[in-house]
Amino acid sequence: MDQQEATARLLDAAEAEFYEHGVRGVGMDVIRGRSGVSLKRMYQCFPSKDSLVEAYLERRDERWRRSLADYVATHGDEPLAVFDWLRTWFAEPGFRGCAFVNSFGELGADSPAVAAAARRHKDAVRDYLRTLTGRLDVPDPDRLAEQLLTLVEGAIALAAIRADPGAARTARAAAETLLTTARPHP
Amino acid sequence: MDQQEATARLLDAAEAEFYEHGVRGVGMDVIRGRSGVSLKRMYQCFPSKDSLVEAYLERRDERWRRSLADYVATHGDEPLAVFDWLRTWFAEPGFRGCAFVNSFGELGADSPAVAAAARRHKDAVRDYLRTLTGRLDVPDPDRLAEQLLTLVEGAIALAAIRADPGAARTARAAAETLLTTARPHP
DNA sequence: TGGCGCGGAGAACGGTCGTTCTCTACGATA
DNA sequence: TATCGTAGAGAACGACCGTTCTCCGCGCCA
Repeated sequence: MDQQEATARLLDAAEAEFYEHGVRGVGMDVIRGRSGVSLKRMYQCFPSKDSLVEAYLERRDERWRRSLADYVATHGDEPLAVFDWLRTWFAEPGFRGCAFVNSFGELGADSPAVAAAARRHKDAVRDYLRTLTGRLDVPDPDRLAEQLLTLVEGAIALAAIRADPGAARTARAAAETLLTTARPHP
Repeated sequence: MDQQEATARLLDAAEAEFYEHGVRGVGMDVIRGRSGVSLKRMYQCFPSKDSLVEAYLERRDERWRRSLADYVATHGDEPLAVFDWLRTWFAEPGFRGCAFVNSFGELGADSPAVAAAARRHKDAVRDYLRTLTGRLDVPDPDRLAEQLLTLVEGAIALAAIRADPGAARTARAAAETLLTTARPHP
């Protein structure tokens, strides 16, 4: 196993464990065991738990947004598809809400790096939604993107706590209202 | 100091510390120090950290919802006042998002009690919003309450991560659209 | 073949956690 | 006043944490 594969296995293990049990709820030993990477190698790839956490969040951000964008691109490339993708995500086994919201709640006050990662992620999602609303015939796509982002965040939190993917449907219906209302009335 | 005051001081300390640093980020010793209650007495009031966490969440739920309801009752008793209250909350120093979302993210997978507390809280908020939408002339107050709840949750998460109370304004504007659209058009 | 460097297994270290135990001082009662 | 129950201060305990160190065995070059 070379350095590159070790890094990948560590990140896979870290993502699974941190997302399920929270960062402070998982010891480095668990990640070592799940990844099959030796302790020495693990600390060669990531010199501290903090650095592993940051790498976990960064990779998760990229993958999450790519998954969303890929789905939306193949489903009409319009804002409502975002909420259809959300529903499929909510229905996945092990869904536990937004990794960034969870990490921020757990560590945000004590870890500026985690707080910054969460903020970057949300800004990136907002920017993505902005590209979608920008293609619409609406007078204020920025404002609409922010409103859609609010619905997305709310749906994620509620779906997690209630273990109910139906939150996506509620948010989608609200988004539909916002979208039709945003279009200039003739 | 009698048992009752000790309990209150412990809950005050627990709420401040757990909310700021997360449950796992705060040791019992910190709560003992902040509350000024002796270790023995602390374990008389709460036989374990878990029981203290549950009591913390329960008291926070009651106070949070009472604070919201009181504000709304004195500001027209209509749904949009909810978002005005949110803005004042977001602007408070030390605001760190929803205590229940944070606790759920940190412990939900490992603590059924915390998961249940979070669910009860969200359901209670939904029920409260339902009383507000029930007084409106709308065909589906349940649906509207769920949509407003989604906006509330989204606003809380975004305001926390971005440290920006303006999330309340965005959510309020979206709520306004949903409210006017929900009214039957003549 | 013989030395050598590298990687893996896991012991070890210092620290912290939740919880319990010990010891001491005090205040009420007979 | 002598005794007893109680409460406080904090030591102690066992477990676990993140991280480092030790040791051993295996593959490579002379």
